[in-house]
Order: sequence, then C-alpha cells, then structure tokens
Amino acid sequence: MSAWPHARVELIEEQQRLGALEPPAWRFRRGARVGAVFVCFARGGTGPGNTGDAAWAAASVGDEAVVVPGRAGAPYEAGLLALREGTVLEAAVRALTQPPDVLLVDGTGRDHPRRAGLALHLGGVLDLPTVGVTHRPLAAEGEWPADERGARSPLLLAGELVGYWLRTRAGTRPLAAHAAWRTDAGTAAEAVLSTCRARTPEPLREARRRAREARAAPVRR
DNA sequence: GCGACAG
DNA sequence: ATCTTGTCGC
Repeated sequence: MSAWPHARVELIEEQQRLGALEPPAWRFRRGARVGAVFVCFARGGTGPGNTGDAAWAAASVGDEAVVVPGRAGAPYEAGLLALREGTVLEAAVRALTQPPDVLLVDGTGRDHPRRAGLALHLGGVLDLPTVGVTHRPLAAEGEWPADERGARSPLLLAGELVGYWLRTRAGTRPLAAHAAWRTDAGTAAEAVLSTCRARTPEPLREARRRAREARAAPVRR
C-alpha cells in the first residue's frame, strides 16, 4: 500500500520531506511495549548485495514473533538503506497481530544527511514511534561514554542532538541509540536500555534470531 | 583524485 | 548485512 521509492532520486526527495516534518513527540513510559524488526539476506559473499536478493524479515514484540520472506529492493548504499529494506521491514511489522508501542529498527533516524534515516522513515510509513539502533553513527559524532551500564554520551550532527552512544553493558562496545519517528535522543536511550540484558536489546535479538532461523529452514518457497 | 560510508 | 577460527573471559 505505502510507497517505498524504488529510485534514488525519489527516495532522496521523500527523505527531505520526512526530515522536515515535526510529528508529535512520543514519550517512553515504563511498561511500554517495545518491539523490533530485523532483516537478513541470503548468504553469498561480502559487499553491498544486489537487487532481488532473498530476504527474511522478522518482527518481535512480547511473546509474538512473525517472519515474512521478501526481496531486496536495491544493493546497500549508505544513506539509502530504505531502498533495500523498506518494503520487507514494513511487511513484517504489519504481520504482527498487535503493533508495539515503540519499534526498534536497525538503522539511524535523525542521524542522516537529510535527517531521515530508515528508522525514522519506517516509523512515518507505519505511523508508529521508532528508535534507531546501530553499531555506529552514520553522520553524527561523539566520544564514547564511560564503561558502565547506562552511561551515555551525545551524538551530534550540525549541533543537533540526534542520538546517544549508549553503554548497554559494561565491557562491551557501546551501541548508538537514535532519535527517529516521534522520538528524541533521550527516549531512544531509555527504550533501548529498558530492554537490554545482553548488549543488544532483547526484541532485536529475538527478531534477528527468528529471521536467521527462517533463512536456515530447509523448505524455502 | 581519494577515502569514507547505517545495513 | 555477510564472510569466518580461534580465543579470551565469566
């Protein structure tokens, strides 16, 4: 239904539009249902992949998890992740019986050349608050926080606080928690930390596990 | 021109 | 994201 752009120029225009919007802020509350979505692709070499690569996207919230098959819309390209993953990620979240209150997405949000990374874009399409989670920032910069669970330090992009380096567990690399659709950096950090036992938030771990499990299944169609 | 560059 | 062995630590 929703139109994920298939052309680079169209995505860029959509990102400019989304990045300029100011949707109402959503605040994290204890007890909020935090879900996540994750996509993996067919094995077969390193690099950016290709259009049409087999994909499996999983969405997870609470006790429910769903997996949908799909295809990559494009090769990976920094700043244009939505071309590759948007369609299949949306399908997975829509397959959930009940959507979460806030969705964790593997990608940035405000930390983006046009202030509209995949996490923000997906939230806009789904009309769902989102938070981005990545191993490192895309365009923002910031020093690492202390090596102590919960420690955070600002990720700044042209003076804007777009996220936090967040130490989700002592002794491990911090994660980047990104402000995205209807969320600010503080809310992003709270949502991520509230669901962290291991370094990676539990809903994201579960979605990742389910997606890879589906990819490994003997029967594919 | 060269390197960097979410997943 | 994916390709990959061993290795260090709790």
